[in-house]
Amino acid sequence: MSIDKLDTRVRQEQIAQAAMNLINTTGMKGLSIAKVAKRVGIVPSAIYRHFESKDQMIDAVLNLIFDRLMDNVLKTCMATFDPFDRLKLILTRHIRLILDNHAIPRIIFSEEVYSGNTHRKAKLNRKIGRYLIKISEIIQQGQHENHIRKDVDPETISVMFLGIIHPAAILWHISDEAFDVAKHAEKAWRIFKESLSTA
Amino acid sequence: MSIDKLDTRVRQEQIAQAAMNLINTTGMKGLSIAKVAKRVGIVPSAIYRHFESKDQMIDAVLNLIFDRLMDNVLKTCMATFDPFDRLKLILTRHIRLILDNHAIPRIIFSEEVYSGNTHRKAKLNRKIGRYLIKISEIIQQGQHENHIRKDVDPETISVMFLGIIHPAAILWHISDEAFDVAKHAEKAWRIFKESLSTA
DNA sequence: CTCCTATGTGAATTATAATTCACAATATAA
DNA sequence: TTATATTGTGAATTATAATTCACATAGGAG
Repeated sequence: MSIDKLDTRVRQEQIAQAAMNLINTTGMKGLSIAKVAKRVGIVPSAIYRHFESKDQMIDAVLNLIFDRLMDNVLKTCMATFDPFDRLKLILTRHIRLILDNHAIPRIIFSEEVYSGNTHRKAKLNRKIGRYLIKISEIIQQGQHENHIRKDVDPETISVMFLGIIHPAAILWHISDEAFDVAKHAEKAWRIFKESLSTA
Repeated sequence: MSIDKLDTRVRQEQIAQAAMNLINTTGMKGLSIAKVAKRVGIVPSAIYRHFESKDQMIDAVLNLIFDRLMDNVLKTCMATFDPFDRLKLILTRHIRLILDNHAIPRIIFSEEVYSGNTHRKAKLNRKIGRYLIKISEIIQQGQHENHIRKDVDPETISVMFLGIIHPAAILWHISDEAFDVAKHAEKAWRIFKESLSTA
């Protein structure tokens, strides 16, 4: 069997994807260079041809995740225009994304990702901030168009929106997938929407 | 200086407390037997006189946390009786507890605590479940007394209640304490309460 | 007071993983 | 076709922390 030599761009993607999959199944704790390498089909030391360190590999995983999250938001905003439709669709898509990738909320919100790494923490903060701003904008738009009450703070709502998804994802994971995220999201959404609607 | 020899009960508490404080400042990643020992004023190997392993030490920290959380809930239920007053007070107390102990949400909800430890994961699941049930009960009582709408599912609400606290705590931490948790809780609470109140 | 047990000490020992390095094989540009 | 840079390999090397162990000492039971 001949040794495959692939472009570093390709490998970087393969590695980031493999790392994410590994985190999905074994968690951050189970993430080792050796296992990632095995999944990609190369030898551990070869990882270092494509990433300077394990840390930079993790950065790549974070980028992967945020790209998808933002993609969900942007695509949704292309597809629908009513603010409630948008939020609902984002919610649904996020749930699906998370069900396929257990790890996402745990990676993003788990301190092991950034503890002792000021730079990454700041980066993560910026990315989450950007995400929340997007959600806020949708809400502001809704207020502008008189679909959403004007006496609520868009930023607060955007964090509460996160509060529909994240705790549910955590419970789902910790309960060994017994907690029904989709059903919860459905019920919570109803209440959430109603509480924002203009009388 | 003479060597202090303390009862293992006392040491276990000291160690659990020291571990928790350490996690507050340096995160799970920074939690080492050596550092804990130093804080307690003993030598690393001495830890093993009081805990079989690092894992069991972490278990003790978890117990510490849940004891306090439950304590908040129970004390609140002793002090107030109106369901909204109860929830509001629990919210306030949790926020205060979390501000004093950054680590709490990150410990409870961080996979590093339970990944690869089925037993602890199950235990954590039970404890969180018990907590949510308590919150649910308060809501059911409110429904019974006609303060809270009856067309909402108490379990859903209890998870949404978590959704007020947890994302805020995470944002506070990741933003290097720039995010104003207390203010968010205040605003979110207003919306939350209103959405549950009987018309 | 004296023994005995519980606790503490410091120096190994282990375990796990990241990282480095010298060497090999492949692709590609000329 | 053939240099040359890039990518891959496998065997060290390092780093970090948990854990063990033989020995020391305080403090209560008798």
